[in-house]
Amino acid sequence: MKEIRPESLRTQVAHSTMSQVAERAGVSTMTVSRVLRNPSLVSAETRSRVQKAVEEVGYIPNALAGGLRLSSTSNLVAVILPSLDNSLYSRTIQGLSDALVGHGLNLMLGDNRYSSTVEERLVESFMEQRPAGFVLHETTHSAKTKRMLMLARVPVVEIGDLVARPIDAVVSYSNKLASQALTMHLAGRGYRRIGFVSVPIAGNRRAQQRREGYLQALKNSRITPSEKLIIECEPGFASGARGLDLLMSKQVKADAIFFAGDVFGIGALLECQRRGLRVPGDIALASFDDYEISAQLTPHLTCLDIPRYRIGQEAARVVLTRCIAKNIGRERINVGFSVLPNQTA
Amino acid sequence: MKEIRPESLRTQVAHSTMSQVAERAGVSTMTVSRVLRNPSLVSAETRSRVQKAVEEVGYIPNALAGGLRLSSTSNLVAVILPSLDNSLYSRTIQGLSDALVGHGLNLMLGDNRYSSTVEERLVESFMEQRPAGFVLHETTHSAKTKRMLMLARVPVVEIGDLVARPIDAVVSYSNKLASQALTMHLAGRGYRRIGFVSVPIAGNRRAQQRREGYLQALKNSRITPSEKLIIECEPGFASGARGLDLLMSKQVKADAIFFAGDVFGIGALLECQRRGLRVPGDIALASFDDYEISAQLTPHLTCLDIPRYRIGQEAARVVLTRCIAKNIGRERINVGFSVLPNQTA
DNA sequence: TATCGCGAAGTTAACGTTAACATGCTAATG
DNA sequence: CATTAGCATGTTAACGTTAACTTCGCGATA
Repeated sequence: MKEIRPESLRTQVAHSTMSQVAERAGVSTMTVSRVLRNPSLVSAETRSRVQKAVEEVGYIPNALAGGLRLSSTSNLVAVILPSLDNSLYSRTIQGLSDALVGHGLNLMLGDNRYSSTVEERLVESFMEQRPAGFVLHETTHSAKTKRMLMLARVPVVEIGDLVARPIDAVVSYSNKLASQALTMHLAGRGYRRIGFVSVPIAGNRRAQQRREGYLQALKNSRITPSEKLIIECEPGFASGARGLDLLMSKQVKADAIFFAGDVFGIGALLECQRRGLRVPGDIALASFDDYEISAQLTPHLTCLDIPRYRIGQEAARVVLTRCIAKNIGRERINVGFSVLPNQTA
Repeated sequence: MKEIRPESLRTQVAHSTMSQVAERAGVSTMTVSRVLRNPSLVSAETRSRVQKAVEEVGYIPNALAGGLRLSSTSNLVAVILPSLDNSLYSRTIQGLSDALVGHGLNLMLGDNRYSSTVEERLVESFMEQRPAGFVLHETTHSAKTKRMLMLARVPVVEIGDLVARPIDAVVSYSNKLASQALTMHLAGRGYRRIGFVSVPIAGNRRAQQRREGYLQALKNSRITPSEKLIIECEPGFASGARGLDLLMSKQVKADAIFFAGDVFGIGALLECQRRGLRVPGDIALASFDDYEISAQLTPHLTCLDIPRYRIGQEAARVVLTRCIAKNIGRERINVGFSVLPNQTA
């Protein structure tokens, strides 16, 4: 785990420099630079000679030198997710990447393992590269993280929840309202003993918001919440089965369950299949995210459709906007959500 | 889609420099540099004064300047995958990231959309950042891509297939042998009409290798291959169902199907559930990758277990090794695979 | 006492690039 | 024919950092 110092990292890198190109083309480095960045300033004849030389030596500009000289940012956008290994986040990364590549920006990626301490280290490490912007899935940050981000005057887009006071910009949906809407949907179908399964809410703002939305919906529907109907499970498929088991027990007897964590819903649905339970006959199921796979299952899960890809796209757009225009004050973009009812529930 | 030129990207970045820290601490920049990189060379008293100043102004080193001065690489490892939105690749990225962060290296990520032309552009774009290494999932590259990578003398790890002659290093498993092993497994169970479903093999080396392995296994088992049993489908769940449909038709009548594409197997299994087909009673199913969800399905799919996470870890290790030691000649690391038979098939 | 060694600092120059300014040339203008 | 405008190119210096060298002072050694 010893940190490798740059000097030991140095491989005998064999990149050619601009002056090598210049020499070969019989011009100054400035002319080479112009050919690459502002070709119209160079005569056609010289231009093609330089281009030939560039090809021949396989010259690739050094972004470290260029970025330094311009005392500008690198062409990197730093993205920090809770985990890299989750298809929800993958959709968002794809959206980001697709929207950024066309503008010459690349992705720098890391995961904070759901910890704001790790996030802090990562922001600092990323900041050394002077990225053009930050995209953070987490919405709670350490004081130092916030300070670093504000001091750097770099575009920051938060995407995990539609927070009221973002550091800079936020592109997301309201976890609370989404959760509330789905719960209302169940209540509207006549269910009264609606269970709620989420990941542990301690230190997890998104999970908290979702629980609040659930409770608000119960209140709106004049249903008294029951502690027994609200449980927390560790992430993973197995937890869906476990949640189902706990909430359908004799003492609790939920008639519907809202799974507010990653793959809980699928896990529960599959458990129903194994047990031969009818959905929604024996138990109604709803879940937070629209999984591609959910559409393949019978019966379909009632679920929330969150535009994960679009969140990435919009976040990229906001970063780009802020790179060009100087700061434009806080920006809050609500991408919304929709409830995808299954045919039967 | 207009490329944003660096000058327009420049936000009024407000990073403090080393000389600001130096001034505040009443020392030269060199002393600040020493405190940060080689603290033992500075007296305890001066050191703490400098550290205080660093804290106060929120100084974060400029990796562009540092990297330039050392004419070394950045602390980035470039990773190019076929697609960002695929949980298979996510596992590998997670493995890479976990193994790299402890060494101060970060991930730069992009997808080539399964195209070597896009890959070429991406390698060039990434190369401008002078990354410490490249990790490429693709194993076929354009001539220019290869040239750029060799010229740069940068560690390159290919991870998509255990190619015989890697550009530099390769960490993978043999798609052909894995495919062969799984087909042999089916043949060993007495199946004779084994269907094979993959993504289109044109221009896709991995798919080609898998088909070859399948054919080799048939040969070994003295089964005559049938054109009708070999089909290509576009990626996605739905293709699993479609493959199943085609191969179980009257004219073809497969008794087992090997799905060699991403999520085909799951799609097919779910289709069986919908149709009420018994697996493996009515049809035996096998698939290439072991998805977490696969373990939740009844019956389980017979599948290949590919150590995706470990591929990431090992690739990171190889990059690190090559950063420290000077080149060590080609390296081929076979992470292997295993066949996970389902209980019944 | 002169010299040496060593720790703790500072000074200089360079990494590769590019903005800003300077130069030299040609063609158009009065 | 002198002047000027404008194009094509070159020169200089700077971006922020750090390796290599230099300087300074102090205690140990001969």
